[in-house]
Amino acid sequence: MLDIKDLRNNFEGSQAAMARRGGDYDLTPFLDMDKKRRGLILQVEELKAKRNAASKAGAEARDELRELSQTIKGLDAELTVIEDELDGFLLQFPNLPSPNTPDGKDENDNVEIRKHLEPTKFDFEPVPHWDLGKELDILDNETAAKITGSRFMVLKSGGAKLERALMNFMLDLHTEEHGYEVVFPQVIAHERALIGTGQLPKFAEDMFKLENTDYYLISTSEVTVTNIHREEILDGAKLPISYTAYSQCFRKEAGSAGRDTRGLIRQHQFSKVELVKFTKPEESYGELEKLTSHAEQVLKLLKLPYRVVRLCAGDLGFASAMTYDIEVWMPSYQRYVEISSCSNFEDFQARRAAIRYKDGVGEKPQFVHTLNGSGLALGRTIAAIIENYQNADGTITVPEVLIPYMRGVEKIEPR
RNA sequence: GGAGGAUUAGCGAAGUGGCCAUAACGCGGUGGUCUUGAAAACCAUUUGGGAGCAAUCCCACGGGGGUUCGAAUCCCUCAUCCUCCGCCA
Repeated sequence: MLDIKDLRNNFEGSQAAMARRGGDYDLTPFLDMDKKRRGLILQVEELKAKRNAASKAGAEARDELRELSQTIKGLDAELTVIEDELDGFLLQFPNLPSPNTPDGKDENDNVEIRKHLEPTKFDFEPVPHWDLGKELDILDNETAAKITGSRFMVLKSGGAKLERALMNFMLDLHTEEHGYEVVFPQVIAHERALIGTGQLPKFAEDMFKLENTDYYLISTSEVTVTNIHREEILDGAKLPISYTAYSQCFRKEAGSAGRDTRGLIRQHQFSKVELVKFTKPEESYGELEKLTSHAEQVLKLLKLPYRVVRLCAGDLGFASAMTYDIEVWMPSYQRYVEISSCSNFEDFQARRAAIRYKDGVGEKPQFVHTLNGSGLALGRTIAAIIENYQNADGTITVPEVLIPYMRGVEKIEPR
């Protein structure tokens, strides 16, 4: 959520920053709501002071107090209405892009920052992972469709083994080499948790809601992990706090009918290892660089070609101030495909979720900055391995670093 | 799902309609006195939000609502925890 004081003090600047996202975000109504709210507060507090003084003095003059109380009640109700209105209004607005986020309209204006390895070359015609996976009987979308519907996948045998291997490889790397604490979070979250991280109220149609409850299936473990510290005041000396988590993620993909319909690229259910950080404001951009490099390290060790792009303002996610996307080379698409998105939300989520820190007794609590990134999305990683590591004879070489996690299996072969 | 009990500061806990919320009392934390140093003892200090240039004022006793001139206290409702019963991996 945007900061009321910042908005008040730098309204023009906020409007201008908001405009960089494109879309029609008009903050103008804020000015009147804010003015009305402050006027009411002034009025109601003066009357309450009067009532408190009279009440302390004794129980005389009850008739006049009765009238005063009625007035206060009325004004309080009015104040509640305007505050709810203001909250509801501000919850609709995305974060302001950081000055580091470049101008631009859509993904075509994203800026390439760096590249690792060249796109994989083959001396035969490479096969898309959905065909090869079916051939090897490690990916089975038809059975998944029978059980549920489209955009689901049953991983079998070597495919299931890859999933388990990747999960442990990534979690071990992030905990042992990168200093993250591992957590295993719920995949069902209350709607207030989703408001905290910014999925709600705007994007309800992207998520699966559980009938007759206020619960949703999470679209990313960012939700449950970031909300670990909801409504807490953290000890400044303990920051930054870094968590990594493995979870299933659920997305309706309502707006992407017909896109990436085959294979593991776009599923209603997929798994992801997530990286989440809570930092002091002055450290957040340094920590974003680290977090991004931690996600990249997974691809480096898997020896998969990738590039890093900085998202332009028009392509930025709702809650983010700045984002790096990591894109892996996908031979079937003949282009780079997003496999991780690493963002600094600054204090946008922290304000919604009331996550603060304090340096010592008597210091004023401040909002932390929250960051997260995929480290990595497992489905797309499996797809990238199948495609980039495929051999002319229809087998898949297991990346060296995964062999111990595969209990010595070096090749995925027809069964 | 049923019955009963609970929720007050970092923790324990007192308070049953105004004299009780920067909230008694105890523990813990922090600073100090004393001491060669430490312990003990003693003294002080120790929640957050909002409005205002400021002085200062307002709000918060698990959340929300109600009764009342006035609510931690009475009523309704929701959440969470504990005990027992039922069910269950």
